[in-house]
Amino acid sequence: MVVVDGKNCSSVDDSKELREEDNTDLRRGPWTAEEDLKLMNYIVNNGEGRWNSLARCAGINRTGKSCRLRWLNYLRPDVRRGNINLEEQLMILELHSRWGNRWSKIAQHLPGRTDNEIKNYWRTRVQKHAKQLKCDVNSKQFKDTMRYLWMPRLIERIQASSAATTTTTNGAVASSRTATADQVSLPYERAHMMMTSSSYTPENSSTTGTSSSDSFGTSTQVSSDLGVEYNYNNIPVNHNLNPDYYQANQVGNNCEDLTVSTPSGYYCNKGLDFQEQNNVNPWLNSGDTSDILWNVEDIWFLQQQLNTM
DNA sequence: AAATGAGCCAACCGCCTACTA
DNA sequence: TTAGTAGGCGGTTGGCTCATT
Repeated sequence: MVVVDGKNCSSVDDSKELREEDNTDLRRGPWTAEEDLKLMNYIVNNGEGRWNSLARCAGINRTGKSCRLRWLNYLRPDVRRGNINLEEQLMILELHSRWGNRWSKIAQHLPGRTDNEIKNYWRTRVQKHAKQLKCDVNSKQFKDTMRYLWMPRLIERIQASSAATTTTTNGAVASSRTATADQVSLPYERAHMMMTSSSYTPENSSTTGTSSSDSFGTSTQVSSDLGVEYNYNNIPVNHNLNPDYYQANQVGNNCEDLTVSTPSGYYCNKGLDFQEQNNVNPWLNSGDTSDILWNVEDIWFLQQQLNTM
């Protein structure tokens, strides 16, 4: 038995008496630097798990749940915070269209990102756009907008930034964040085509503005799977991904494993491996880019389109 | 300069499942 | 087999920061 801060630290499970005693006057709210330090030191020396006894043994006057959350969402060394980049945005949109609010599952495919952060991103950014478009975030219209406009735009911008990086790397031309039209905004003609032309076939977007289907899954030319074909205007087509790829490759929340198991091949094929985006490409990592996906005119245009659906 | 509102995010809550004695 | 507990997950909230009035 170990005694820390005057409390029993049995290596076996807690006694009920001890738990009840410790549940009094437990701290809540923001963590202090001292608490963080205690938690980190304890986990470094003893490993994680058994959170209730961990909290007691580490001399932290909080619930085990609170300690676990603090570690997973904040203190863990491989956790990445802030600046969700373009690839990550695309991944979140794609995986959410596939799995819905399965934040933990989605987070497994975003190295270093926590379910909490992804959930917050979705609620604050994505739902904000839905609000701007005056439609429900779960509505078919908004999902269509994400799939056929937002995600292709993300892919365009990823490609554009990749090309800019390549150019810079070659030393020929200095890249600029405002260098290309694609980086600035999606041309209206293209956006309009997406929503109205025959190449934007899916059942839901005829030029008459009627919607004839209630399922993305039945889409014949554009689907939501990661093996998706965005078959318009040079959006890359990838035939290689097995729809079951993700299930087959799910792993735990280990950064190294995630780097391997995420569909990085999908991006690697375009020179956009996660390793690169994390460390090399300043464009991809520079600031929050989500808000510039939409400008006022985009919102206006999309509202017009949605009104005709 | 102060008041107000919106956005963001860390942390909590409650439910569910898996595990263990 | 069952009751108790820990851990995991998604939903929600509270407080901080910053912009606007």
